[in-house]
Amino acid sequence: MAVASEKAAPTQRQKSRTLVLERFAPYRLVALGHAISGRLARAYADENLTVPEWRVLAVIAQADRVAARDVVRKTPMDKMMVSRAVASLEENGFVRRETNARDRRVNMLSLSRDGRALFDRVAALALDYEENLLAALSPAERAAFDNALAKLEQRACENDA
Amino acid sequence: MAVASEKAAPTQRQKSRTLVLERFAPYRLVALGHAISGRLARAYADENLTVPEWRVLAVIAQADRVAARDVVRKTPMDKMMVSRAVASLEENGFVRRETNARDRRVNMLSLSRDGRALFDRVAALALDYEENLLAALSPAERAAFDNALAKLEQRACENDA
DNA sequence: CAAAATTAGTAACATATGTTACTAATTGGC
DNA sequence: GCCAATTAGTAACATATGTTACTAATTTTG
Repeated sequence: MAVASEKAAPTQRQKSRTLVLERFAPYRLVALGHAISGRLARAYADENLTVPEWRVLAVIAQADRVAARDVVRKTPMDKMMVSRAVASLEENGFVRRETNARDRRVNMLSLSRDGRALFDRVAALALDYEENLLAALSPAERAAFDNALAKLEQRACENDA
Repeated sequence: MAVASEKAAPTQRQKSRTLVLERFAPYRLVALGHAISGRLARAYADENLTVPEWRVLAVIAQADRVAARDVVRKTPMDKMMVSRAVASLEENGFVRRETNARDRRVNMLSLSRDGRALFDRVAALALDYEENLLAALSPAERAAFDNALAKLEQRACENDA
């Protein structure tokens, strides 16, 4: 098996079958996500928005009118989380909820005027942050990153089965 | 400012200054991280390991002997989280903890024989998973991804200030 | 078309994570 | 050397998230 000495290859070659956190892709992704998420959260902390609330707001904003269960499908949140976020958003007057006439189990969601304004405000901050972050990459790097991300997203879904 | 009409460019050109979750990099990163993390968690759920415990285990494994506070520095966990994870790992006989003689505030951590065995088992699964995930990328894509990740990590740290 | 199975949503509980405030140990200023 | 400031770690509390089990509405199936 030629395991030999730990530092066999001079330039730290070898597809090291040794787990080192800083080189372990899943860990790096999660850690980066965590850092970014925390930073972004500050952007909407001033608005008293939690992460799930912000996500729900964003999904409604881009769909205009959407069933709560579809928010669940489109995001990495379970239905309880969505339920809570919607309840809070409604309570604060940002979201309107009406039961669908065809199927009275489902809640149809839409933004109030305030909700739309809130979304616009936070979205502006979020886009600024994204821009600032991605400024670390050249256009080519950015494209490559985007491409890789897309493939990994797909892969991650696939073996969800 | 030439904001013009929302759909000015025909082919959906424009660095669309509209926030759409699926195209919003921070969101994509977090969502992907979440999916991956969940999947990996299954790998060590059989071993009754939580995520923080697994991270602590991994850090100790690669350092051999390390102060608890350094685990905090090297991971996206706060000291309370580390404290709890260590307590649990110790209780289960995977980690040994001794107070440093020089500075009796700090806890020095190391793996027991069982802890090392546990790490080896889980690390093997984790590496398998990583391999499977990254198989979605060609070597070139993988390198590009790695590069982008590194730059983003740095960027995310920087504007932490 | 009635009983069984499924679905959307929520309440009530269990667990996990974040926050604040404390103790003990050490370091730095003077 | 001694007192203020800092640091490592934890306990106790607050909040957030996950889980289970329920209700009501709908769909399926025989």
